[in-house]
Amino acid sequence: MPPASADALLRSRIFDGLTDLERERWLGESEQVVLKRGQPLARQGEPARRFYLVECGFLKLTQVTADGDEVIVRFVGPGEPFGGVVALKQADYPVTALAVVHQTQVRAWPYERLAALLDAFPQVRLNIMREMTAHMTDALTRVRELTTERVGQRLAHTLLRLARQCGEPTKEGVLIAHPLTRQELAEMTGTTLYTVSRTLRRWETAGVLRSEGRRLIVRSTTRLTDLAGDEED
Amino acid sequence: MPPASADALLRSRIFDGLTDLERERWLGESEQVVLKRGQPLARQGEPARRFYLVECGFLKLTQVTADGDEVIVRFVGPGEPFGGVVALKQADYPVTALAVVHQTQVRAWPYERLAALLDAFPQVRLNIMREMTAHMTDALTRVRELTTERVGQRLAHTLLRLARQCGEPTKEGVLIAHPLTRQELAEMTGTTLYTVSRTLRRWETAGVLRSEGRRLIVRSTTRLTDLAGDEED
DNA sequence: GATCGTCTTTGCGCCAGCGCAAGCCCTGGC
DNA sequence: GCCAGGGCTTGCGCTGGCGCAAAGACGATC
Repeated sequence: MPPASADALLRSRIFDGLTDLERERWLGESEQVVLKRGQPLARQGEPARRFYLVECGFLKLTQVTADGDEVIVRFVGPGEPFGGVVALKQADYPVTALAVVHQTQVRAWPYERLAALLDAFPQVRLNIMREMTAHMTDALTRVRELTTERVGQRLAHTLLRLARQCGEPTKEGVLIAHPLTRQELAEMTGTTLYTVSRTLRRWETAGVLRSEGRRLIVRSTTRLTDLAGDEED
Repeated sequence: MPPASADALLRSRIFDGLTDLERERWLGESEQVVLKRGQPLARQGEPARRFYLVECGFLKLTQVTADGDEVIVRFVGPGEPFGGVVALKQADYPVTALAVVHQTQVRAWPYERLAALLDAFPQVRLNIMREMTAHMTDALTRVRELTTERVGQRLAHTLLRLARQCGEPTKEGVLIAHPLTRQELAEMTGTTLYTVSRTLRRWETAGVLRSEGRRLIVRSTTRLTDLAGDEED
């Protein structure tokens, strides 16, 4: 077991309130899954049979409409759960989960095994619920941003959220830990890839951030926060 | 106890899987609250101490930002719960709940009494969770609509949702059971009251719906569904 | 290291929807 | 029955952001 990645699992907030030994017990009952870039872990509408925890890499959760429009719900990184809906009842996955980096590793618990573990550790069920309500609040925040803010502010908020969720501090600033296309940022912000490109460029020349290929580095979180709040951009 | 309104409580989906006697037992342990139009039941950020079920009337749930922007989360009608977050853990209400019709009646269960009841009837906890995940899906649907649809389509979808959730069949069509201002529809749809006014007017002259004061009647659900799907309006 | 496909940038024209302003219509209070 | 205030409608001008098109940059693959 590679120690670095198992570490993220052991520290997962899903296991809050459990001893190290109890956490090991959970991991002992999990199955390991490795995904290639672009490979689906679960598809929207499928019956939810497994609960997952990301070990390393990233998943992209999307919702697709009947007529093909896609929306990015969020990204799931190391230590974060996917498929919490399984803990409730036999239901369907509400979103599709795709690996966005090569060699994404996840742990899986089949429904029956999870049910037994949750009965033994009821605290974990509460933790899963807590996570789900946090995502609920998140979704409402996005609705609010979409209805009250301009594109620039929304993009700034999106970047700040990404930096908070999966940012790695570097000398130059906060690096967003997974590759992101303009198209993906557009889907997360509710705009087009053209507008994202233009806006990022403006911010890059202003020195707020740096875009190098598909890597983004936020150089000044405070200035980005200003952009997220201000009426102007 | 007025039979008509208690009926909505007894039939509430929150009590799915319980016998009539068990439902009566729950109601027996509730407190009754009566609200005037505009009176708050709970405020965003307050510690969540009580779980509620609407008996008659309607609540409007809103989220307000630091700088005063308001978003309507949803309306809560007879038989529907509010404050499900209490069932999880001692947490804060994520939204503000206001009565939108005069003499709105709700039943309240204080935290301790609810906890005891949920331990006795674990099925109800699952039902509350089910309700919460449904709202989660709802929020994601709104995000998708806001990012991929034009104003006309979003407004049509909003009206269809309202009709489904709290519509009363009449000779002429489906009546939306609570008063709605143009401003409120605008907040739910992510547009301005002007655009709502213009769009509704166009649809009214086309015979799709009728707007009489603050009452809305959807005369043709199928034509409204077309408008929700089509690229044109 | 050449090729191909994917992603990005940017010029340009266009229009959906915004928001002010002004006047109208209800509705509820006295 | 009258008045006041909140909500509704609609004309009008303006602009933020869309989206096509074309050219460039990058990065995987053999």
